[in-house]
Formats: sequence, structure tokens, C-alpha cells
Amino acid sequence: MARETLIDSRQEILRTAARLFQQRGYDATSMNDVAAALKLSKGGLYHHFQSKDEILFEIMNHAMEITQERVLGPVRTIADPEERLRSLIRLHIEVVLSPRDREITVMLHENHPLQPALRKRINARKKEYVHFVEGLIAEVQRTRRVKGSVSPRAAAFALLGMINWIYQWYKPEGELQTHNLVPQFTEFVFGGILS
Amino acid sequence: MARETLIDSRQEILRTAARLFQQRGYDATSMNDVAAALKLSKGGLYHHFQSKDEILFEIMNHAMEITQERVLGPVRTIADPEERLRSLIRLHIEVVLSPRDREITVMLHENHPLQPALRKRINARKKEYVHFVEGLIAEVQRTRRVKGSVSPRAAAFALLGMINWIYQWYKPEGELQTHNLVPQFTEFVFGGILS
DNA sequence: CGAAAAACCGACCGGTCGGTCGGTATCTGG
DNA sequence: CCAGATACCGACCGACCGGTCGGTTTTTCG
Repeated sequence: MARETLIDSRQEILRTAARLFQQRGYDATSMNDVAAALKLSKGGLYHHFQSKDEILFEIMNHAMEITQERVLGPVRTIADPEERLRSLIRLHIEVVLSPRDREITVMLHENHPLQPALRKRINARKKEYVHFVEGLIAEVQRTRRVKGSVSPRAAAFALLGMINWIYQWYKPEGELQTHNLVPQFTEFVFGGILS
Repeated sequence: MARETLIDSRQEILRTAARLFQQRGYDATSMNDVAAALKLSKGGLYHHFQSKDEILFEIMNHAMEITQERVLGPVRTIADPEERLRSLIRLHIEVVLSPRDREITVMLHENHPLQPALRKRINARKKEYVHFVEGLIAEVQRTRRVKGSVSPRAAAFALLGMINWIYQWYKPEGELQTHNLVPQFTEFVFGGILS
């Protein structure tokens, strides 16, 4: 079972690294820190990954896969466009706030440290997602026969901005929590502050 | 004019440092980089600032002052609440996108590197701003007699998120530019995607 | 003009960083 | 049980980082 354990090790390293990167930031976290948190030496850590860059890239890639599986996947099965958008908002918020998935926050925050070649690959996947949201919004507007003073593109960026920014201010012990954040942000998207 | 030139020097250093921090990130920019960009030696740079921390803190402080002067100041003179909010949205977007004010982007992105004591002071000023927006939204909802399914607090975070996130995707050469971004985001805030 | 103050230089310091490498322990399949 | 592969260790490397300091140039102003 060499193959399996190697994959498992890599996954566990990525999980721990993602946690540390989110807590202290990528640059402020040394490979020694990551190794120590795994009760490993730095040399041992380099047995599994070639570079710090590779770890960050894999974390971000994993984050995109999580988005694919936990947001896009479920959402695509929903027929009604409006319900599809509502679900996307809820699932996206849940993924951003999930304490299990620190990869997402790392992906949202740490683009700079990635070397250009790898960053381009991540950005390409991000663009796909924006396009999906844009198309979904356009579909909702069409079915509702909206005159559409807000272009789907601008609306998509606005929607993703308000959700992706959550990690900057969210405190689990605060008054705004997942269960009341989701309905309120959903209402905001559909009707603004005057709904 | 010793006093004046010293202040000017500091301001110029802050401007250059902010530019570099925004382009390469705070951690990836060394004090040598900053000094070189100013045609200065590292020793000469340390004649004006005690530490890299201090520079980052001053940049962020400056960013808050810019917000105060260019957004809150003008906005306060407007009597009508709805018009006040519309102006705030426009001015805030313009400040985020202004190529002159890189301090804003640095403040938005680089909270982690700041040492806790200084970070708390910046966060306090940020909170004030959120409160102001929250109050303004509440006022608009009151004058419009909205039943208010979206709390002013959630709406304020949504509004600030969609605007503060702009720096993550905005490209000056893209199809979405300041002049069409402002009206569309404004519409989005007041009426969501169905307006 | 001249002296004090401000601005600046560049060599240097301790420390840490990402990454390497030769060797050892541990595990696995025959 | 043994041999080969895998996992891991820990000492080490060169580079660079933030920051210091003694000395030199430039500016200011009486």
C-alpha cells in the first residue's frame, strides 16, 4: 500500500500547511513550521514535496476542486435557475466559512507568492467559475424578464466579492453567523438593501 | 526648512513603498528594494523610518486618512440619505481604483504582517467605517420604509465586500471600468440583480 | 564663511529562510 | 527472514533578510 500512504501523507501535509498558511500567512510560515506541526523534520517534509511553491499550488488546486465538488457539482443538478443561484450563494458561503476547508481562504488571499506560471493556471480556473456565475445570473435575469440595468458580469463580480470578502471580517462568535448570513446575503443579491 | 523636507521625504518614501508593496507584496519587498527604488541606500532609508513595520503602519494609517478625506468628508455634507449612500459607493470605488492611492490596496490586503498592537489600531478605524456605512444603510431603509429583511449590518459587509474585492480582479484595460462599474454596483446595492 | 545639523553611505551583523544530502530507520512483499 | 524500497532525520549550505553603526557628504542658517 505504498501508493496509498504516499497520497495520504501528501493530503495530510496539505491540510496542515493550509491551516498554518491561513493562520500566519504564507510568507510568515516556514517549511520548518510546517514540518514541526506534522512532527516531521524539514528533510522528511521535502521527501513529499519539492518546494514550498508546490505545496501552495497544490493547496490552491485542491481549493478549486473543493469548489467544484461542493458548489458547482450540487448546483448543476438543480433545474430552476433562481433556485440554482440561491443554492450557489448558500454553498459558496458555507465553503468559505467551513473550518475544515482552509484551502479556500488560502487561495483567496495568497495569490502573490505563487510563481507566475502556476498562478496563471489557478487564475484560469477562477475565471471559469466567474463565467459560470455570470451565465447563471444572466439566466435568472432572462427568466424574470428583467430589463437588466446591472450586467451579469458586474453582478457576478459583486456577488463573488461580497462572499469572498467574508473571511476578512467573519468571527465565529460574532452576531452574524452562517445561519443568518446566508439568507441575508441571498436577499441582498436578489433585491439589494431595499428588499 | 528642515522640518518640511523631512515630512516630504517621509511621504515620498511611503508613496514608493506603497507602490512596491502593492505590486510585489509586503513580505516579498525588502527594505533594500524600497531604498533602491528611491535611489537610496538601506542605511539612508533607516534614517527616516525605524522599521519596516513602521512603514507599513504609516501606509495603512495614511490609507485611512485618505478614506476619511475623500469619502467620509464629502459624503457627510450631503443631506439626503439615499444620495449620501450613492455618493459613498461612488467615492469608495474611485478611491479603491485610483492609481494614485496604492495605500488603500495595501491596507486591504496586508493585515497579517502588521504586529498585533498596530493592527488593532488600524482595525479600530476600519470598524468605525463599517459602523458609518451600517448607520447610513439603516437610515436609507428607514426613509424608504423598507420592512428590512436585510439587516444594515449584513448589508454593510456585503457592500464593503463587493467594493473592497475589486482590486482582486480589476484590470484597467478590461471591459468593466470605473465609469460603468460605479452605476452598476450602485444599482446592485439598491435593487440586486433584478433591478 | 563656518559650524552644526540633517541626510546619506556601505560595510557589517545575527539570524532565518528555502532547499540539499548522506546516512539511518522502518516498512513491505517475496 | 531478508532485501529493496520508502520514509525520515539532522546537519549543513548559500542567500538574503531586517536592522546597526561609524563615518562622510550635503544642506541650513547665523
